[in-house]
Amino acid sequence: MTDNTQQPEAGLQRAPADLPTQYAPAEVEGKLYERWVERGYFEADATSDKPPYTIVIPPPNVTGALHLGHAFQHTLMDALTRRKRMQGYEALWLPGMDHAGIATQNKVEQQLADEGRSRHDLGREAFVERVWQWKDEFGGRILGQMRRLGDGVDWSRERFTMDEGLSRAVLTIFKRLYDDGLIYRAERIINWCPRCLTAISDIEVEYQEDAGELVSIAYGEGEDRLVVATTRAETMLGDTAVAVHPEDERYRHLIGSRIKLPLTDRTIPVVADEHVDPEFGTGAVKVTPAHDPNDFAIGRRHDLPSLTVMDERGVITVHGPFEGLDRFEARSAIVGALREQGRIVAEKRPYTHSVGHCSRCRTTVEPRLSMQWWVKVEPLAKEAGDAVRDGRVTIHPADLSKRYFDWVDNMHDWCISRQLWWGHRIPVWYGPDGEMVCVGPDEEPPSGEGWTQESDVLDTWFSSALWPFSTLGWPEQTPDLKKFYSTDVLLTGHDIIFFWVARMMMFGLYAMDGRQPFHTIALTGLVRDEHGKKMSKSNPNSVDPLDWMDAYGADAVRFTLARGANPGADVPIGEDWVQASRNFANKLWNATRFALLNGATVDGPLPEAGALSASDRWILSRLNTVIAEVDAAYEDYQFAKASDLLFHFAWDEVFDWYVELSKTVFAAGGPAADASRRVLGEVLDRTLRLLHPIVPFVTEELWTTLTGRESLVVADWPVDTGFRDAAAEGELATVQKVVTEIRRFRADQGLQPGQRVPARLELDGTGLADHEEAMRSLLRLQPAGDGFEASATLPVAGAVVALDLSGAIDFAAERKRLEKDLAAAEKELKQTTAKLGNEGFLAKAPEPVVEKIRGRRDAAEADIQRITTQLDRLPRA
RNA sequence: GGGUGCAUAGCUCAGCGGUAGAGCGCUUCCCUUACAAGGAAGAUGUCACAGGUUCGAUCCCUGUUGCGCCCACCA
Repeated sequence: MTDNTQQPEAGLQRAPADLPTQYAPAEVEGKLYERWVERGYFEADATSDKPPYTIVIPPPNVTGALHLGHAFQHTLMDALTRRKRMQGYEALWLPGMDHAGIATQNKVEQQLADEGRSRHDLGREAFVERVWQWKDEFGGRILGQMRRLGDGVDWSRERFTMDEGLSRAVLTIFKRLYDDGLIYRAERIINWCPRCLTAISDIEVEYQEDAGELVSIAYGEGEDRLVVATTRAETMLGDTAVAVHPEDERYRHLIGSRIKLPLTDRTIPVVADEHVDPEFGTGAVKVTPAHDPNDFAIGRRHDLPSLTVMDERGVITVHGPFEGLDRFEARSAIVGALREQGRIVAEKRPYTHSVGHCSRCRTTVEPRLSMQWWVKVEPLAKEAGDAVRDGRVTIHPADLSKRYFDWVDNMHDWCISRQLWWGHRIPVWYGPDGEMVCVGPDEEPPSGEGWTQESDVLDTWFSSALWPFSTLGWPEQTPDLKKFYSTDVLLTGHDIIFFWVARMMMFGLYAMDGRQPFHTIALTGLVRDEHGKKMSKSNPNSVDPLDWMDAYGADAVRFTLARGANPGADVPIGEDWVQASRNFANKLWNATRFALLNGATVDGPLPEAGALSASDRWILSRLNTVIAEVDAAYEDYQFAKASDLLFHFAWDEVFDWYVELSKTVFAAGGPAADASRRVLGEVLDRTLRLLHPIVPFVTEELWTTLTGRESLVVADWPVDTGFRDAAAEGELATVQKVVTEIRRFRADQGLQPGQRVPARLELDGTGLADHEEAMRSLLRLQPAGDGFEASATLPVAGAVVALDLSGAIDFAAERKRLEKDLAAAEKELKQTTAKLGNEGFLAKAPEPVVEKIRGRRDAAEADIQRITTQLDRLPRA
């Protein structure tokens, strides 16, 4: 539905007097959102003839609450879809949530722990059941908060990564990848979280500089003695070699020999490996293939055994004095024991180095040799890179594409198995004789004795990677999939390019036969506090957007976020800024109130240009310019620019000038007033439409009241009619200049703003005659009566304003100010004249620039003339 | 270690080869019949530093300094 078919509804329009002088968001937001949903405005129609416009929401964790980062991205996605809907697209913004494997399992395990139980007490099936219960009871709090924010999502299409359809998509693609040889099982060093008790992928590891201790330990005896350095002494129990660089003269004689490993009864070989940097430390490296990825690689090259010395909780399992100690306890115990033996050759020294932590629980990650499932990414990543390289997918802002390429071009295989219970269980069955069968979605698992299913589940991001098409019904060829895939924009933070964006690209291109999951990747920055500090859940500076929405309204939060949304850049936000946005909403409110009180009209055609005053033509000309500029900003994802343009157009031009000028016109009445009423209605109507995608609530409330129509959500987006009137724009600029100049004079003279002053305006030849009444009103100038005696005469922009100030003013101050202005004007004249005398400039500068400089020179000349006249007329003190 | 970005008004940030901008904050005056969540007027910047290119540089190039971010298997 568009507003062409929208008729004023009886009873919807309120009497203007009903509008209070302040906007109360709480009273309208909830009501309006309910109405939008009830009327189905956000429900997309797969059978419509309109062109589709699709955005799938980055699914928030089912455990999550709305934080400012969500609020930010949701505001932008909402603005995009709302605008496209108004432009006549079949706009779909598809919502949903992610099952968030580790996070959710942790929540429920915590719950069980409070009851003194563990998941093992329940068993797998009951535990998973319990997680579903948890989801029903506590999950999805964020969905309500999204309504609060005004997210225009299609709730009828809400999805969950663990729901039936999406699970089927997961099984389908797993099977296909498996059959194509792109999923395999292998034993490797992985990142293990000893608290979550699962493998995690490389990007789920967050590195931070930790203070550690680098100890140097003497291995071997006598001639064979050799010193290695380590920060993880406990891993020496699993050493199966010492490696040195093959060219290193210091150790050449030892290569191939075996040396005694302290604290054990084992001897280990000395091997030569190019990987060792002879410059670093002692040039000799202990090799623990089971507990370090580098060492694992060295072990491979030299056929070394791997000795696992810890269990999954990081507890030492090697028989002997250290057995049963936690890895950190074992570290100090072992260093102590070595010291007693005199094997610590360099005392411990502080050493900060980069240590990996589990992104979910901050526990120090333990590299661990283990059997896991992997996606072979090479062919998939190649496609994902090419799709951007060949322009099928565009990244905004473009400079972030380098980061994308760096990743996809150097991607390691993806570890997709997790030792959890909550998630998509890997559909592979093991037979009694070591057989391995991958079971597709429509297949029965093998029956018979001894067949068991793989117990691991898939990484949460595996199902997230399918989101742009699994949510539309894939693998079925549904009408939704046909209509809405590929999606148009993926808008998300640049921090999950690797986690999510690249993987959606890989799986989307693979599953949809080369059709990209989205045309555009719009990357946003992160929300920060008012001083640019990162906001995160763990930081005390973190703000709950709900609090701000309660205090200032959802629109205020949205507008603030949109105004901060420079492409790819981080967004600082502080409460002051939300207040400023709230003030803007209130300003809109009162401007509309003014329009209603003065009978602004929105129906019927605009009067012909000939029937319009200069200010009418000026504001319409500006309106159309702004429409074009806002469109351009949107097309380039420049939300800050679009918001800022509208903010300043509405406030600085429409409200501060057009509305003020119109007061005089309305007071005079007649056809001119009727025309202005229509223009004011038009400008307000269009401005509210333009603002609606960003601040949907207040604009809806005002627009429906102003127009009596059903809803702005389904109204038409304004189109630039092409109307421009440079002459009117120039004329109004002059009016503003004169008014501002005289106001300045008044202020300088200490006149009260409301004080009426007798004045005579000489406007002959200025073209401003039509504006005399308006200027008098804006300047509080009374007509010059009998006995008028001009004590100040100010020529401004060709006009002359003579004021009778009864001699009660400080002309010395005015003289001083004018002399300052004169000096500035003379300097300007000198500069511009010099420039215009410069042959190089005249020869090389483009004509418009030269023209501009000439204009400046002429203006300076005129200013000098004016100021001189003004000075001459100024009475001597 | 490798990339990459930033340094502009008190704060947070736009701008980007041709007279320095916004919001907030600040100063003064004003409850002027839409709005004090408001109005009017005003102050505030060697656009980090040093060179270079150009008729002209906050903007382009080089270097320096200081921050930030991303990636990386430095024992």
